[in-house]
Amino acid sequence: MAKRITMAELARAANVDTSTVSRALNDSSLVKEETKRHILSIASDLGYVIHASARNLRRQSSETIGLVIPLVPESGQTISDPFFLEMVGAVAHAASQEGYDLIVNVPSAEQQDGAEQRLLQTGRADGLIIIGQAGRTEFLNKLGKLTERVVVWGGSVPEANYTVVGSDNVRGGELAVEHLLNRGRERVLFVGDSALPEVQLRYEGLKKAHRVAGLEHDPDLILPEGFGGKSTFTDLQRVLDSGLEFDAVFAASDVLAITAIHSLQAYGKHVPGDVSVVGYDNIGQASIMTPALTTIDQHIADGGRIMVELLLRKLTGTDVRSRTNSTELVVRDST
Amino acid sequence: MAKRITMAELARAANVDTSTVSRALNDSSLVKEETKRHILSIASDLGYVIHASARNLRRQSSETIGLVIPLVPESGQTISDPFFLEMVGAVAHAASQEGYDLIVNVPSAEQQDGAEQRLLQTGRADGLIIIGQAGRTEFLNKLGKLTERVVVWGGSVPEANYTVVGSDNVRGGELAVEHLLNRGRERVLFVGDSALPEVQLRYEGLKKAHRVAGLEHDPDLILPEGFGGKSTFTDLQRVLDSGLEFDAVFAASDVLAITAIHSLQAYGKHVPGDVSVVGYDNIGQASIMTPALTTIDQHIADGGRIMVELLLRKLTGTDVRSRTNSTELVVRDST
DNA sequence: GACTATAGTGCAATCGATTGCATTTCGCAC
DNA sequence: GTGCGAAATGCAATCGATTGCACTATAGTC
Repeated sequence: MAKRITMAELARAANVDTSTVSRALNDSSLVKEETKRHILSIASDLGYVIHASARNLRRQSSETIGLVIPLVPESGQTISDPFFLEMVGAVAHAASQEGYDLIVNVPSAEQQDGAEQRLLQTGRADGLIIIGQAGRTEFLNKLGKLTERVVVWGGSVPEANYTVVGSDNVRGGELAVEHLLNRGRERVLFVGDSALPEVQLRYEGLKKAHRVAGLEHDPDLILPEGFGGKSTFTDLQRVLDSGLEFDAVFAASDVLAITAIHSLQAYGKHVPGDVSVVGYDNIGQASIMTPALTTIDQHIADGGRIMVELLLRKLTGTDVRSRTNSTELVVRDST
Repeated sequence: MAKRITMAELARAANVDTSTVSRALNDSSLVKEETKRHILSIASDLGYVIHASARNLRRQSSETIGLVIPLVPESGQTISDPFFLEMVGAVAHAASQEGYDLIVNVPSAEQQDGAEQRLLQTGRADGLIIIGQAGRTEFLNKLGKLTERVVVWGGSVPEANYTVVGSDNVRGGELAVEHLLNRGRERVLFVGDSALPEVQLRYEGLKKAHRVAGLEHDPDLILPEGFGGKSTFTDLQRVLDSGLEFDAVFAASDVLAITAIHSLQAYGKHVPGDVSVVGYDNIGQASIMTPALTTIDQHIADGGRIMVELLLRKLTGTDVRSRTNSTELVVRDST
């Protein structure tokens, strides 16, 4: 890159002091308009670009948001899960709209709890967005006590003392299952790992929908699967082999739902003829598959934008409350 | 976050000079082992974390890789295209393995060419990985002339003077179409926008496969679609309405292929009975849909890792050549 | 014309860590 | 006990930008 021009050189070229240059570049009212124009024009001639580290050091800020995606390998999650990736995309987009850079961190298991602190304390990021609270509620609470500069995506746990953004998981689950029951389905197989708070809440929704309909959910109808592990396919085959009866599937994520459909079809079951399937997330692929997937839209793009907005507001010191986004049932061909 | 401890405070607590602390933290051989241990223990007691900007300023480096994803909105690309997202995931993973941070930038159209320079010149990133060269070959050449610290993902254009990593697009296209022809298919509809270099090369592969088989590809059998825009569905319906005959589809991306299958099925065509479909990318969803998608695997995860490796090698001044990854035909149920 | 606000600029300290060079400490030989 | 080289440590300059304060023009007032 050509060679970096320093502010001192620019100042010399413009025949002023660096302090004036600095003020001019920051559009301070202390500098005469004419001087400003002069400096700006020379700056662009010389291709001057400010040195981020220097400014950040002095300003004690970084204009950067840290995005942390702590995976839970045991649950079969990988960074390539479309849900996470769409979330990354959404946050990246929103951050760049706001003029912030985004630093993405996918801590490995052993780093886990250290990664967040590192990003903040090293001054690399002004604030943090953490995707998912899987099994770390306690840590997140501790973190929440230490700093205000964090927003977490996930299910709203009552004891959380940090800012959470997430979809209304209970309502989402209820919508999904209500829909299934309305279609005359009676035995709904729940696919998902209740160890994850979000999933737990979605299951609550399932039970609620049953209660409202005057039914009770058979606890045998639970297949505890992570977030789309490859084992899901075979596990479901096993369930089918076992002869367990069910006429609907409510999966805690679209990836799980897609895998389930695949598995059902491979077994000769027709979707939605024999079994209706509802997913959760509304990832991009849900609409372009066959059968198109009925699912709960949790508005990922909005979620990303909202997290960025809330975080920036927190950074200015504003008090901010957790937020639950509404969910929406999207009916397609799988039910 | 508690409060940031500065190195000077740590030095005072340990009863040494900051220079000794600095050397101790960097494990310099100049410091006595005992002193090192002493300092490290106090550092961890106090929760000392180095201030990144300060170090970067002094060291003139940032231990950060910039990932730029310039979208081409006209082609219907969005950040949520699974291919990009999987690439982000792969690069994020590889970078963090190497101890580098990753700063993700999705420049909007008007920023475009400026974004790269900004990341490098501001010192935010030590090097850049750019995904896709769509329509910017000229700019990339200019950039390549200015700096060595860039690696681009895309098709290898002969006139490129920058380091490119990508799959062997011609060979990939050839493999895909050879497979179709081997299965007795004769009229292959190509879906993809040849304005993009990668797509152009994949089409070359298609023609090559025809040539080898002693055939010629009917130029009417081209449906120029971007990277999975929603219009693809309806455009394909229109083609079907028009009565144009074809018994196979080779799509330039999996998303296009998935959409095509969806569209065909909606039209009452059976895949692969009436029409065989081959995609390109082998994104995660390809294997868990019905019918599972036959596609060209371009090993996204490897690609990401290789780009990071090459970039880091370039940063150390090593000379590095462009790299073409092998592609592989993955046969599934759609053919 | 002297005098005081006020608008513009410059000076110099500062942010926190690194590093070349100077200095101290220590072990060992004589 | 003195001397000497090597091993440890400290001193102070430095990276590039920002900012409180001091200073100098300039305008306006009497």
